[in-house]
Amino acid sequence: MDLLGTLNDRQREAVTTTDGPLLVLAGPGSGKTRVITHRVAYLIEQGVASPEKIQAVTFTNKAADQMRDRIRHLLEATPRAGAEVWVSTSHAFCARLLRKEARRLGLPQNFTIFDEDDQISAVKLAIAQIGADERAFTPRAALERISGAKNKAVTVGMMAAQARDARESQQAQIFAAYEDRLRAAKALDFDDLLLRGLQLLRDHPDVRKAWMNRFNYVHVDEFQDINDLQYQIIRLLTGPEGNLCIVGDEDQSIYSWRGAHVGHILRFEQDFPGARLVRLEMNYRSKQPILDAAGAVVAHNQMRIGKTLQATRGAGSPMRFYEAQDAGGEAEWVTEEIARLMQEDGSTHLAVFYRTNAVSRTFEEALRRRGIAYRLVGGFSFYKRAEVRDALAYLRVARNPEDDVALLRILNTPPRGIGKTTLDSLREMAQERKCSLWAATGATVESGLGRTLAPLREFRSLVLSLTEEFQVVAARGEPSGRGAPDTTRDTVSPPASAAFLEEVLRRTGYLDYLQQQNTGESQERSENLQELVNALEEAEETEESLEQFLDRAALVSDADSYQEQARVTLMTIHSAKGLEFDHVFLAGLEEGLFPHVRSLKSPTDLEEERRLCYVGMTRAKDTLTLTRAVYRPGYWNDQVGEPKPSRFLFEIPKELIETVAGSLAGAGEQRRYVPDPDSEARRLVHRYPMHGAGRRKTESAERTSGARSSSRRSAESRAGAGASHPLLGIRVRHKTYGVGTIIAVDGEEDERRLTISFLDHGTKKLVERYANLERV
DNA sequence: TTGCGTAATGTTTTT
DNA sequence: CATTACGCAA
Repeated sequence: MDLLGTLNDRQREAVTTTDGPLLVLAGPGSGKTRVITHRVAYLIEQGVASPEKIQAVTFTNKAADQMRDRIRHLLEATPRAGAEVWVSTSHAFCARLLRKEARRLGLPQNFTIFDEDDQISAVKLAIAQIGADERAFTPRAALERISGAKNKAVTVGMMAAQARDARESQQAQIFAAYEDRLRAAKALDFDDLLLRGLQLLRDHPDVRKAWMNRFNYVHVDEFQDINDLQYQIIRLLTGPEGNLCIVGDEDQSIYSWRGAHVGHILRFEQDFPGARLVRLEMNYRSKQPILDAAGAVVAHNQMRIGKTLQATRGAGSPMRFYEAQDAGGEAEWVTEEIARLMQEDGSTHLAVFYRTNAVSRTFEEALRRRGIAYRLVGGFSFYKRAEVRDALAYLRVARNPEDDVALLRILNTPPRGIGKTTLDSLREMAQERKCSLWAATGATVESGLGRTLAPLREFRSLVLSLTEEFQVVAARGEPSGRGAPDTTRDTVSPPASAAFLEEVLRRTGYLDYLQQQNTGESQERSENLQELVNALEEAEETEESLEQFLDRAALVSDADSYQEQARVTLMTIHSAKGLEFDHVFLAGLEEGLFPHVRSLKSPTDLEEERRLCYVGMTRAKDTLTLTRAVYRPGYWNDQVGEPKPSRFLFEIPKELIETVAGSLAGAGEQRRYVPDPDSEARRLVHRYPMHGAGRRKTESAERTSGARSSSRRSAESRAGAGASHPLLGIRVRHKTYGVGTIIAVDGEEDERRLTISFLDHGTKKLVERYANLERV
């Protein structure tokens, strides 16, 4: 394969500069991953280095997988070569390193890795253990301090020595107790992986030497998001020749809260004298207006090197802005747009980005109502919902009752008289005999001792019969030869595994349990379960077995499981890093949400939010749409005060963004809103009394298109500043713009200007005297 | 053991 | 505000 032919001059320069330190400053969409993959392939193809001598560090597992695939693809002639290159995150790399060298550090060779849940419970235990005032230390905050310390290589002893008051020394004690906990559990947390990895390389020169020689060429992607520990590890791995290639972009540094800082980029040329610098400023991804707007936003930052991106894909349509009354309205509008775009182009890829995971829920609901399949990265997807997981747990137990995790989940769900006491004794027995909970259940029932055994015995026979039945269903495998013609298929019993799930839900009493609760939520849960049954039916139509379905369902819960074939993707901006989509919706552009409340007070944090905005915007290839909701339920309403549009909206030059028809306000326009008097938002009225109590109903495009549940109520009362003005909400016709709604009135008499939201031409500000309007 | 009610508590981003 | 945690009564 011609490795260099497809590259531009700069990229080629980076790829062919094989020896010595190399710094590639690469803007979004400038092909930095391309540079790394091609460089690796080039090194191999030219015989400069053999595959196993090359290492590449990425930020996420997802990125690592992708990079490995691409390298393999570039080296198709020699298929094995790509696989032998070490591509991993620094955490994964350290884990691998530590597994091999555990003995040197006195670590158990089969240590486990604590995830965040484990960490939190360890901290809770630690706090309890030292008898600290439980209110003074929230587990989360304490963990943050611990993690912060570890990332600065601060030890327990150091923290204790540095403590200046009782509180700080208690914090150090918690840290100590936490470390004890981890040691007892033979566990390392995420930070330990790096810390211990660094320790290993730093304190054991022979080990360092071995690994340094192991790799001749080291590559680091997303260098701006590397923290001190990671940087030092990389330095230690780099041999005296300094064959280190780093690729980064200071404008995309969005992990300073995890200890990353741009300083490493700036320092690179000092640490590695003679480093070559290559800048990539050609953008192959986005249309020019998107780049200009993103650039304009980030230009408000003080701390940056600065660059201008040139779009190779040329001009495009300006960005769009839509302001909805509430989060539901925002999601519905976006969903309609998504539906439209998907219909226009059957292969287009779309994404909705937001600052916090909590925002995703509204979008999930809207998309599901509309019947649009989506993929949610991180957060709570459909498959993470309690009832869905319960149902899947039943299937898993039916397949294999030794699956402790699944068994634990359903043991007393729905409640069947197996409580804490019983569970504790089962656990104890399982631990003693080193057997599964299922085995312990069997032994307990057989022993025949104890009076509370009846529920357990019943549970056991239930599971036994389920496992038997599962065998039958699984044996059937694919749909057996259909004797009946297709016309009867609808009326014939549903496919076997779907039917099996339905039966499981019925026999275990799960459905009854939900139904007798008879609340809106239990209703919704039943519906989710029905949806699961449907999914199973569909799976069966594609000849997927129940086993395969279970495996697939398990994979879905993996946060790294972003798949390119998904047409619609929901994710936080953080996880969007490195990805690109044809159409991007950036939602929740509200002061307090994005930028987030917790960063409003610090200029440094604010700049990071701005970079985050930059990252989000530059993911878009063809169109970029920014949206916001005036009212969004959530705590920040209380803290931030009057809902205001995100400052980022004001930082985009007006000519680059146009307001969509039906939007309540224009981009970069700020209005005061009367909160919904009929809703729970009433309390806001006391807090922010509006001038004039008069409110009147206004129409909006959203409403005309049939406002649905979530936005109907609030649509009744939306109004702008000076809500008392009689002209507000009046529908008018304009000669060229068509029908619109008056949403704001400024000035008096002859100078009176009307802001009108037109159905097809967005929001315009017109002088009433000249506009020649006609009342509809 | 269950289930209800109230109280507390957390409210960013991720390996 | 929304979810969770916990304590108490049945």
